[in-house]
Amino acid sequence: MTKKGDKIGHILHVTIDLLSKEGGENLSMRGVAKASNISLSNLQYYYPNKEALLKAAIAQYFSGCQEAIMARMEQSALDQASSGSIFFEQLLDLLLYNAKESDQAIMFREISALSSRNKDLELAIDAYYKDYCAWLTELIRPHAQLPEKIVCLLVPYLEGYAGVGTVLPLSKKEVVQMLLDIIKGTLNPLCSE
Amino acid sequence: MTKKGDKIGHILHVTIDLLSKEGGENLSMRGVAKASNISLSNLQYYYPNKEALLKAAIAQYFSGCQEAIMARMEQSALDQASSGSIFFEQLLDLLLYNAKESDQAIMFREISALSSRNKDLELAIDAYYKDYCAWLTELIRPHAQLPEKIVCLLVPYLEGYAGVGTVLPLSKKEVVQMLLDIIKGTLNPLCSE
DNA sequence: ACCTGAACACCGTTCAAGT
DNA sequence: ACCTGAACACCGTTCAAGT
Repeated sequence: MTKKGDKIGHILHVTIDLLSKEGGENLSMRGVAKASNISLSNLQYYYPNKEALLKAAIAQYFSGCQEAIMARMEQSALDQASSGSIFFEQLLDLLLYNAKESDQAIMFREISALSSRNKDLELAIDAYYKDYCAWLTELIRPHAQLPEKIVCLLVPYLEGYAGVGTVLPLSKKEVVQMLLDIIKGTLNPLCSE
Repeated sequence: MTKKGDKIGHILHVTIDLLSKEGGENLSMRGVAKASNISLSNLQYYYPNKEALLKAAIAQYFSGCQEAIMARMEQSALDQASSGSIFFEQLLDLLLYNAKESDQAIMFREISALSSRNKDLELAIDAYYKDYCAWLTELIRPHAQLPEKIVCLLVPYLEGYAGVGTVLPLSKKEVVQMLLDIIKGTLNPLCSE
């Protein structure tokens, strides 16, 4: 019953693995087919071209990321922390760690580069990011008065930090503290703005 | 005398052009050679492989970016604006505009994806970013008390904004205002921290 | 030092053909 | 519906050879 799903799942798993190991540039249909133990033509039956394969793999990857974050969130009992300070400290630690995790950082760079070449892929990725922003906004809402603003600060920042974080004049710890100060000081005023 | 330099300059110019038009994935040595009106083998004489060509093209591109920012800075008479508020307003406008300029955003995505595949390229790019951070720090120093912190905020943020800016729940104008508030409120306290 | 073309093993995609 | 191999035009790189 789920045999077809399993096969496709396996293909996508292999694709993501190769994508993070060798990059989109070096990923080949033949390589994916070989690593999946199927023929090139068979792979092309499921994904008629490289773009279709990449699109499906990226979709799979994004949903995997959301699940991973959810899981770690529950694990660290983030929801229960009612105090705003502790909540954001944990969240930043989690998101920044996530951003620097080698595989993930590489994947996002590959994905964003691929999307800049491909309108279709870009739209799909934009949709995933919008989902992510909405999800993060609701996660933050109970702990802050301006969750949209905080999301607008954090999402681009973390995205950029994954790329240039290592060259900044401040350490990661100092950066986290700075972000916390910003969230506390500017974006979460006790009185209305 | 400068004939060799001219030829190399032309090759790099053509490479950057093709890179931004077709992406690193679709850039070919043969394509660059053809567009440069030289033979493939001749191109390989100057750049023995694709990596060497890309590395040189990216170096050329980065220095071009610095020059462009400098030029626009002088043009907008940014240095003379002694008032901190006006200075940062102009700077953010300039940097955010720069970041969303289609060609540049695409180039940076290509570059960062290429660098994640190539340790050599990554080191070169890190060096350019460090330069950029140092340069921006000194530019900001006369107008703020914690220039390093502001750079640590702005550089990753602008980098990330180029990728995900369009999916955020706030408009670009609101984002600029938020950044200005942060700079004024948290990072540039009148009294010592 | 500068430039050339032929040849190598690879690639994505197409296609006609099998079950 | 699922799977196959041959063939197409392309690619990066190597190499022996010319000026």
